[in-house]
Amino acid sequence: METRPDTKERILDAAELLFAEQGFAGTSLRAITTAAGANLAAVNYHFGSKESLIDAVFSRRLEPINRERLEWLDRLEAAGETSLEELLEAFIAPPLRVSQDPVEGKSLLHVAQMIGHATSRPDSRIKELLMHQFETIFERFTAALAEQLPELDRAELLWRFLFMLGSMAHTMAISQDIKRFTRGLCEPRDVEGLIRSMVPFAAAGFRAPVPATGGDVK
Amino acid sequence: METRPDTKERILDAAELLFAEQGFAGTSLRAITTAAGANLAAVNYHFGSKESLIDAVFSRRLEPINRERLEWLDRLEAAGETSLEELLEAFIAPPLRVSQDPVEGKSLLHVAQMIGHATSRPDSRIKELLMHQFETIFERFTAALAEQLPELDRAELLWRFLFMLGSMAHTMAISQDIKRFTRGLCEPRDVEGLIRSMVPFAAAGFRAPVPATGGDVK
DNA sequence: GTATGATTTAAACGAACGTTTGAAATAGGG
DNA sequence: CCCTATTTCAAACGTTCGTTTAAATCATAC
Repeated sequence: METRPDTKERILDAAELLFAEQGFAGTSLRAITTAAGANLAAVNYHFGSKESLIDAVFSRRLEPINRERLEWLDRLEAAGETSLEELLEAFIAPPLRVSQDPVEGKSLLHVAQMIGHATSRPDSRIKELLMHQFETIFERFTAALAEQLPELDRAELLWRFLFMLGSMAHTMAISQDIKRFTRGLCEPRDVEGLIRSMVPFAAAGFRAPVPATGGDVK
Repeated sequence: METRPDTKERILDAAELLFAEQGFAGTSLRAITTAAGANLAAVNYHFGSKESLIDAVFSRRLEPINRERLEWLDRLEAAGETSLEELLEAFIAPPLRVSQDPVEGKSLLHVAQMIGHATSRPDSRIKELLMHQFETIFERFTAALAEQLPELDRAELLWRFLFMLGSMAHTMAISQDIKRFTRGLCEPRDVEGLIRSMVPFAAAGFRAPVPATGGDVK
C-alpha cells in the first residue's frame, strides 16, 4: 500500500535537485535529508558517505543516458548510411531528454543542470567519475564522427568535440536563466526545440574549413 | 627596495590561482592566506569578507577583458566593413589572451579557468556579478552579430550566442585536462591555437541554416 | 508471539570554516 | 623622537559540516 518511494530513492531525488540548484559543496547532507523527509544519518547508512552519494546520483542518470546513446549509435551504424546530423542528435538528445519527467509532465532539467555543473567542476573526484563513465562513449562517437569527416584533422575533430560538449553543458546548466541573461529577449525552450537548434549549430561547426594557418606546429 | 607586491595583491593572486584549481567553496581563506604568505585575518581586513574577495578577484580581470572587447569592437565598426569572424575574434580572444603571463612567459589559463568555472556555477551571487559585468558586452555584440546575420531569427541568434559562450567557458575550464580527457590523443594548445580553432567553429555555427521545423511555436 | 535482521532515530563528536578581537608591529610626517 | 594611522598578528569565537554511535523502531519469517 505504501506508494511512497523508499528512503534511498527519496534521498537520491532530493540530492539531485539540490545539487542542481546549489552545487555539491553548497549542499549539505542536512538539507538533503530534510528535503527527503529522512534522518540525517540515512545518507551514511545507505550510501556510506556524501561522496558516494554524489557518485550514486550521477550513476543513476548517466548509465541510462549513455546506454541510450550507444544503442542509438548502434542503430545508425547498423542501418548503414547515416549523416553527421544523425550522429550528433544521438549524442546530444539523450541527456536533454532524460530530464523530462514523464510523471509530473514537466521538464525541470535538474539532471541536465547537474551534469552541466559537474563537467566544469574543479573537484577531481567528480571529474574522474564523469570521465570513466564517458570512455566508451567518447571512443565510439569520435570514431563515427571521424568517418563522417574524413578530411578533418583528428586533433581538430577532438577539439571541436570539446567545443560541442561545452555548448551542451553550458546550455543545460543555465538554460533556465536564459530570460534574465538575454534581458527578456529569449524565453526558455522545451527540450525538443533545444535539440533542433543545437544539432545544426554543432554540425556546421564540425564541417567548418580548417583554419589556414598551421595547427600546433611551433 | 621592496619589489614584493603588497599583501592585497598577493592575496588576489593566490585566490585567483586556488579558485581556478579548487573552486570557490572548495578554497578556504586559510589556504589563500597561507599561499599568499599573509595572515588569516588579512582577507577580512583588506576585503571585508570572502564573498567580497571573490568579487574583487573577478573585477580585476573582467574589467580589462571587457574593455578590450569593446575597444576592439569599436575599431571594427569604425573601420566600416567587417566580418563575422572578426566580430567573434573580438569577443573570444580577450578572455583567453589575458591569462598569458607576460612576466613569467607562461600561459597558465588560471583566469580563463576561473571564469569558465564561474559561468556555470549555481552560486547566484557570482552569477549576478558576471551578468552585470556582461550587460554592455552582450548588447553591443549581439547587435553587431545581428547586423552580420540579417537573415537569422533573433531568438535563434541569441541561443547560438549562448552555445558559443558554452564552448568558450567549457574549453577554458577544462583545456588543461584535454590530454587525459582524450586519452593522450590531444595535447594542450597555446592560446592562439585555441582562438584559431574556436573562431571558425563558432562562425560556421552562426551561419548554419535555421532548422526547417518551426521554432518555439507550439 | 517472538526472535532476527534491517532501518530509523536523536544525540553527540571532532574538524574545518568565516569572522572577530585586541594587542603588537610598522611606516611616515611633524 | 614622538605621535598617529595603517597594517599585521596570534588567538579565539560561534557555526556548520560530515560522520559516528547506540538505542529505538520496524518488518519479516518461524
